[in-house]
Amino acid sequence: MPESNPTADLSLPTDEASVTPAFSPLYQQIKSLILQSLQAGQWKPGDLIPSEIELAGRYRVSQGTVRKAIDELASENLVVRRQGKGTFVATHAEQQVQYRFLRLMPDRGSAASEGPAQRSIIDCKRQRAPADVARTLALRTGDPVLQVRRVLAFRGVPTILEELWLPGSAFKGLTAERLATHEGAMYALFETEFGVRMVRADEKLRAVAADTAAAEKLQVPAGTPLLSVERVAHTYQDIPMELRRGFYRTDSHHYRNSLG
Amino acid sequence: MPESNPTADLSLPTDEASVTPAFSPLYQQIKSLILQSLQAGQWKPGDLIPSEIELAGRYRVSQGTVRKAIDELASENLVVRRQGKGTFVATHAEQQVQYRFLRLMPDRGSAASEGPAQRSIIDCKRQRAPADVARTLALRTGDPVLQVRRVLAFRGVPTILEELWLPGSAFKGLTAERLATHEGAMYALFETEFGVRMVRADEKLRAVAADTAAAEKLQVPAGTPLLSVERVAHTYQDIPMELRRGFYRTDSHHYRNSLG
DNA sequence: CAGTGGTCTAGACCACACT
DNA sequence: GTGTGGTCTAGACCACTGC
Repeated sequence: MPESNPTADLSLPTDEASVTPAFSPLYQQIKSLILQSLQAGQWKPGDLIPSEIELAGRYRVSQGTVRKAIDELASENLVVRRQGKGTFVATHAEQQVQYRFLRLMPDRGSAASEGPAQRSIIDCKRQRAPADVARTLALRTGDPVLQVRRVLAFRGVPTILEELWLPGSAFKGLTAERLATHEGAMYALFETEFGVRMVRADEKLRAVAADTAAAEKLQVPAGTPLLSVERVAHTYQDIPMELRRGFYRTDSHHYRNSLG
Repeated sequence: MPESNPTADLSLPTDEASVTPAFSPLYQQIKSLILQSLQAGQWKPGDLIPSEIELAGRYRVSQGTVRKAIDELASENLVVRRQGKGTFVATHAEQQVQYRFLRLMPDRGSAASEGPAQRSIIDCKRQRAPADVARTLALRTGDPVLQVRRVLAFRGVPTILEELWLPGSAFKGLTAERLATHEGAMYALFETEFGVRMVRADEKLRAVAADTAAAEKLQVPAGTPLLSVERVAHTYQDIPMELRRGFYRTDSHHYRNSLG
């Protein structure tokens, strides 16, 4: 929009009494528009989105402005650029990002060399949300939620015991059967079957002692130190969609983190 | 270099037999040049670096190319942009990034509300590097290293016990005295006194049981689960300059991580 | 006011993928 | 070749800082 006011906000009119000017650069507005299309499911994970030139024409801005908007989306891992091909909606269903949110690595060798995890579902139940779960998932206590418990093993050694809580409304029809028959990562299933794409997650880590139940599932003595990982995963708009509480054995694995 | 070949590499001539074309875009070359000035200490932490226009003239490229180079440096936290003022070399000596690499948070309240940590040095000795330390610091076994051990307490509760290993050559004259008298974060001291700026760090986390020595220092029963954090911090060029092994109490704190 | 980084545009050419 | 993203340029104007 070269002729019109380039700082015009495409969103709601600014409240005069507001202390924040609510100004946002054009490329941020374009980014929001693209984000809305992603949220609305207009372009699904794995899809090719329109080219930069196409979007520039559609939004009546220059290609450079669209580029900057897409640059940010790419840096947030929401889209993936491929030179010569186009820009694609990011997905968990790709081999190289199979366990994008799992930071546990074998002490020796790579995650790849270890091969895929053996998954076994303990149970998958519909429940009413306890107060703490409801709070972190932005639900009300007693709302329907899905609880999944499972164990992941590497090279036959049970290593991760985890419990997932999902909002019942978004995951109707999710059963232990479907989880068991599905090949590949859970987040890929959420995408293809329920249209829920996890975009960002926050984790809280602690060291705890294994209680008897956990010790049995992980085949370690009770009291063994375990890494407790509480994860809240969010979809677009930072809406919390999963609470995951895990216990990791760290006798032959470690949690890897990189600080920039 | 608009008139010359814009893809010409400013670095060494390409080996004809090389399989990698060793092509790098102009802005990457500019980025390398700026990086070299940072490494050489030509611009020190906190310094204002030359303006984009100045650098563009110096390197004979457009401002946009310099901008893209600086954009990357800024996204890697090597440099900080301030509109209207200029671009500054990033530093650990700022209040808001006092503990940039410390991810331990109190369960309730914020790190700020808890106030500064109480630091107490256990000892600070010159040693010969054990094999494992030498390996991670890219030294030879037996090379001189500095070993520092200390405890950090929050609100009077000892919470972190850690042991640091530093290459002796880069930290001549570092004593328990200087550590004790220095206000503020250790990495700030490294910058101002030794010209060593930590840029990136990798951590490996595990849950372990407190041994008697650790238990005593942290005032917990032996066998208490502790979060073991092994950190390797790097300067420019990804040169490893510090090995830090910590044990964190996680009874009223947790390690926070964000997965994008 | 001048100088800085921040945004936006328009057009050129390059590298890559597919047909 | 055509179309895509990737790089580079040149110039305009905006927003912020400090004189």
